[in-house]
Amino acid sequence: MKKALEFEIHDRLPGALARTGTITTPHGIIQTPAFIPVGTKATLKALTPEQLSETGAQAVLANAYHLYLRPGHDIIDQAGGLNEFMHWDKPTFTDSGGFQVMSLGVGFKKIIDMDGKTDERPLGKKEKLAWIDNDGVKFKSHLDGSMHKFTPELSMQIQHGIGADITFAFDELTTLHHNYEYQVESLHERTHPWAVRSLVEHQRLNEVRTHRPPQALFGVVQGANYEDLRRECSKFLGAMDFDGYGLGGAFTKENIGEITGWMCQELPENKPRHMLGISEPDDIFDCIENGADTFDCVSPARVGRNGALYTKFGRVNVTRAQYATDFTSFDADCDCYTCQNFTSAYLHHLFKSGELLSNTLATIHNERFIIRLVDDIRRSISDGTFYDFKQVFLNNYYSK
RNA sequence: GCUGGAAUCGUGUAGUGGCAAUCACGGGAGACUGUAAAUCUCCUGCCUUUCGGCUUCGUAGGUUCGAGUCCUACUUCCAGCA
Repeated sequence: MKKALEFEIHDRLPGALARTGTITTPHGIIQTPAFIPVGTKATLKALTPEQLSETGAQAVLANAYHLYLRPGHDIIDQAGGLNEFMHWDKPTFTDSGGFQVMSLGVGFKKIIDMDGKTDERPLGKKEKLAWIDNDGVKFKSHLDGSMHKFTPELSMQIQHGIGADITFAFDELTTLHHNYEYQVESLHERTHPWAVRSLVEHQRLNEVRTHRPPQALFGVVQGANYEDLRRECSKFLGAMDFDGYGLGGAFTKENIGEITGWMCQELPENKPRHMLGISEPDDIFDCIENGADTFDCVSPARVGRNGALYTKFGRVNVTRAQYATDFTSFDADCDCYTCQNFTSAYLHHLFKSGELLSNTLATIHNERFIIRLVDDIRRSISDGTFYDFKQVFLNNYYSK
């Protein structure tokens, strides 16, 4: 059978786990390290595929849970698959719906705990919508309240119906607020067995669905911030026939790089590793240095829609009153469409007026900013300037 | 000119005799990491670091233990009629 994915390593960072490489999929290649924007519902909110492509995006990641509920994976299948459906000709990923086990169930605010405090504030959600057992997860649809059950098998069937190049095993994303005993139970009774079941079903579907290009499956490593669990999970999944690995779950921000290292030391070197849901610049540097190849995150798009734009001196809210009469480019150094053609005062006005273009322009800038950052990191690994670049960038970014 | 109605925070409003300031908008600030998010949180009369203190319901009087609320006059605005 034709390979679903090939991964080639080019350059390495001496004394660290960072590497550059190329992921080859049926819909094209991804130069790694790379940032993959998230288009949950088969669209990156506020952007056309052409606009997204102009930001330098090499791929896009959609979500099985959302597309299962609406429009339904069968409809995307009928449409010819995700690429055809959303008019995107580059590589695609789908998340398994595992994130929703957490976000609809526990719903704690912080997947990454900034300071280790046990802040158990729910995310403004009144009602628990997901219940876990060892077979799968029952969901109450956030759209209409109807009950659904996700299993590893169904998640793979959905992801094959959607037809992304790279899919993820169905996992349980625990939070840092779960205790060690729960983390062990989650790993042994759910994430590990679910990985096995996901892989079996995935391989079956790849053989049955010969009319479509073969899809790749990444196992997802969990274990929160426990070294023994991270290493154990990495070894367990690393021994299996996955095409790559998702680095998932909860991290303590201060040692996210160290945790990434625990996993990447155990995972097979010749397979790509995707860091799930991370895009803060310091986290990206730490994770790449410790072996992560690709990233996805909603943050650039979401914070952009909410008026926060990235600059090399940190994230700032363009809704601030000071920008009302700032007739300069928001970031003169930025090569994005927004910064090349509009002033801060105009962006400020669009947000204050609630104009839809605010979302588009802010999203373009933020996606471009993070994509360019990771592209620059990739070049810095190749030409040996990684540590200099990291120091200069982070000193500026966190100087305020 | 006559008749009726109205006047409360920057704006529109709630408050019909018992500690004025509800809600919305506007304004200010912040948050956002595998998207229940074009969302959410806080502040928004004055003074005070805090605790707390003080001021205000168009103007001037009156009734009342007590008035944004009832009465009188005035001012302004709105509607209708001339």
